[in-house]
Amino acid sequence: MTDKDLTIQQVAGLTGLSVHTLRYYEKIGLMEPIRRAKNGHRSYHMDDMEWIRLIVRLRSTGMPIVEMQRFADMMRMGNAGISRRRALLEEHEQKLMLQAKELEDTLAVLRDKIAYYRAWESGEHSG
Amino acid sequence: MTDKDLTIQQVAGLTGLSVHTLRYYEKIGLMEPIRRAKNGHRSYHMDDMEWIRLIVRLRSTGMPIVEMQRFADMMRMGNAGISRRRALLEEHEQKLMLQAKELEDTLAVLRDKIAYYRAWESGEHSG
DNA sequence: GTACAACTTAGAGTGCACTCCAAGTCAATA
DNA sequence: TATTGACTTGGAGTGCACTCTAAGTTGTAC
Repeated sequence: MTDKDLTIQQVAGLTGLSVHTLRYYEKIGLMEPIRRAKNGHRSYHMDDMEWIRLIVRLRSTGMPIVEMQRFADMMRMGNAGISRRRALLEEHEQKLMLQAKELEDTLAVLRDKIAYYRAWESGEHSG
Repeated sequence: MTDKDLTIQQVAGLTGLSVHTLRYYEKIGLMEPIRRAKNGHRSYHMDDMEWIRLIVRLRSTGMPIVEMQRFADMMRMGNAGISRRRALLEEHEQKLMLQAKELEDTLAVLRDKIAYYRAWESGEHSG
C-alpha cells in the first residue's frame, strides 16, 4: 500500500532468495502469512524483511529448516518463547564456533598444499 | 596384508564416514580402487587414509562431490595436473574466506540477540 | 557342520531443500 | 479487445548426497 511495501520480486532481489523460495518458506510456516495487496499479490513490509534476513543468515550458516520452523513457532509464543529462543540460538552459536575452527584448519591445509604445488611448478619451470 | 592395513570398518571409525559412504566414494571414482585382501575385502593403506582425510575436509567445508571428482581426476594426471589442482584449491580457499566472514557476521548477530534475550529474561525475573 | 559376523555387489530408496509447472487472475498497454 | 507480464495456487519434479536392501561369500567359534 505505502511506498515502503515491496513486491516478491523486489524482496528476492534484496535477499538473494528466489521468488519460489520465498513462497515456499511462507507455505511451510517459516514466515507469517504475508499481507496481500488488493489484487492478491504479496506485499512485503520492513518487519518481514528483518525476519527474512535473519533466516537467510541462519540457513546459510547451516541451520536446517525444521530448526528454523521451531524458532518461528517460538516467535509466535511471544514472550513465553524467549528463553527457548535464546537456547536455540546459543546452540547454533556453539555449532558455528566449531564450524569456524574447522574452516580455519582447512584453510591452513589448503594453503599448505597450494604453496607446495606452487613450489613444484616453479621447480618444473627452471628444471 | 601387513599390520598397518585397515578394514573398511576401521577406516569408518577413523574418518567419521560410514562404510556405505566409503564404498560409495570409491564407486563414483572419488578414490582409486582400494586393494583387496585374498578374501575380497577392502584393505586400506596409509596413503588411502591421507586422501580420505583430505576429501572429508573438502566435503565438510562445502565442496560439492563433482568438484572433488575433478580434483581426483587431476591427481590421476600426475604432474601434468598440478597447476589445475592448485587453481581448484585456490578457488576453494576464496570460498572459505567468504564463508569465514559470513560466519563471523552471523556469530555477531547471534550474540547480539542472545544478549538481548538474556536482558529481557532478567528484567522479567525482577519485574 | 553350522551358526555368526564381517564383508562383497548392484541397484533401489530416502531426506532435504528447493525448483518448476499448469492453470488461472489482474492491470496496463497497443 | 487482445496481448503482455507479474503475480496467484496446489502439487509435481529435481538434484544432491547419501543410505539402505537383498543376496551371496568368507573366515572364525562352538
